[in-house]
Amino acid sequence: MEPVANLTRKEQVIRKAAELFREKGYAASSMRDLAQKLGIEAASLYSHIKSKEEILQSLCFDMATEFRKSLDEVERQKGPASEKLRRGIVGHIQVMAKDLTASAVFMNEHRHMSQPFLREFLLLRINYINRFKDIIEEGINSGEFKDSIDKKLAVMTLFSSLNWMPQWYDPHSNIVPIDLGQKLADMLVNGMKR
Amino acid sequence: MEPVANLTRKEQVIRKAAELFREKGYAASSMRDLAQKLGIEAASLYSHIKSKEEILQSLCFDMATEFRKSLDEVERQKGPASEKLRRGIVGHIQVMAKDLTASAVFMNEHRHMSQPFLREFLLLRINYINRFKDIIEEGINSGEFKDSIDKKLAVMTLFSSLNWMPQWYDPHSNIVPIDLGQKLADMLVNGMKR
DNA sequence: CCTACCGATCGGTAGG
DNA sequence: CCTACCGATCGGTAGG
Repeated sequence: MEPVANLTRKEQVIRKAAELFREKGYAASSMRDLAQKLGIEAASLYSHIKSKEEILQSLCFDMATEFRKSLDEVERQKGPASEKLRRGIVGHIQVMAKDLTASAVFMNEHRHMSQPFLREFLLLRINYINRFKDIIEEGINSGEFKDSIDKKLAVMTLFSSLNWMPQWYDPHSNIVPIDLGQKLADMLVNGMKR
Repeated sequence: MEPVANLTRKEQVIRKAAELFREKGYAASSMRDLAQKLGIEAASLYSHIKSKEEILQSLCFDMATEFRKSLDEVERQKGPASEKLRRGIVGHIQVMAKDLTASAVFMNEHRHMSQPFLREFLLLRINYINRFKDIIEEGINSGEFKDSIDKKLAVMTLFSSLNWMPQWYDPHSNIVPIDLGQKLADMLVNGMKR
C-alpha cells in the first residue's frame, strides 16, 4: 500500500528541510538542525536520504519540472502573445503558490548544488526564460507589443517580480494566488502593450 | 596622511569579502577563503576586522545609508508623484550600479546578521519601502495613478525588479545604469498611470 | 602579519 | 532509528 494523501518519511524529511533551508539558508542549515525538527538523531537522516545535497537537488529539480509543465500547457493553447504571456505568468505564480517554501529554496539556494547538477539546473532555467522571451518576441512581431521594448530587460523584470513573490506573499492574505497572478500580469503585460 | 583614491587595508578586506560573499554566500564563505584571496593567513584578518559578521554589517549598513541618501535627495525636489517615483527608481539603480557586489550582498545575505543588527536593518528597509509607498499613494490621491492599483503589490513588484538587477545586469553591457534606470522606470511607472 | 593552536561544529559512516 | 565515532573545517585567540 502506498501513501496517498500522506507523505513518506523521505518526503517528510525533504519538506522539513525545505522549511529549514528557507529560514536559514542551505549552507547555514545543519543536518543536526534538521534532525531536531524531525525529532530524530542526525545519523538517522541517512536511512532516508543519501546526502544533504540530495535534498536540495530534489527540491530544485522538482520545482523546475513543475514550472516546465505549466509552460508546456500554456504553449499548447492558441491565442495572441499577450494572452499567452498572461497565462504563463499566472501559471508560474500558481506553481509557486502550491509550495512557497520549495519555491523560495529553488530561487535562493540552487547555487549551492555541485556540478554537474548546477549546470543542468541552470540550463533548464535558461530554457524556461527563453521560452518566455520567445512569447514576448512573438508579441512584438505581431504588433501587440511596442517594438521599442528591450526584450532582455522585459523578461528580467518579469522574472524578478515573479521570483521575489515567495519572499513577501502571505498565503493567509485575502488575495488568492490566481488573483495575484492576474494582477501581476496586468501590471507587467500592460506596460509592454502598444 | 589618509588614503584618497586608495583603499585602506580594512577596506580592501571588506571589498574582497563582498566578492566572496556574493559568489558563495555568507555562510559558505570561510575566513580562510577570504585570507587566501588577500594572500595572507586567516588569523591575520583579525588585525583589520573584529569578526566575520562585522564585515557583513558594514556592507549592509553602508548600502542602506546610500539608498536613504538617494531618496532624501528625491524627496527634497518638487514635482508630480510620477516624476518623484521615476527619480527614486533611477536613484536606486544608480546606487546599486556604483557597487553591484555590495548590492548583491545587501540583498541576499543580510539575513545572516545577528540581533540586534538584523532588526535595525529590517527597520531601515521597511522605512525606505514605505517612503516609496507614500509616493505611490500621493500619485493615486492626485489622480496621476489609477486608484485601482494595489499599493502593496505595486511597491513589492517595484522592489523585486530593482533588487534582482545586480544578479543579471552586466556592467560591461552597452546600456549604462542611468539609461537602465530610465527604462525600468518607464516600464514600471507607466503601468500605474491612468 | 605570522605560527601555533583552541573548542565547537560540520557531513557522514559503521554497525547494530 | 540509535550509539558511537571519524576526519575536516569552522571562527577566532594568544603571543609575538
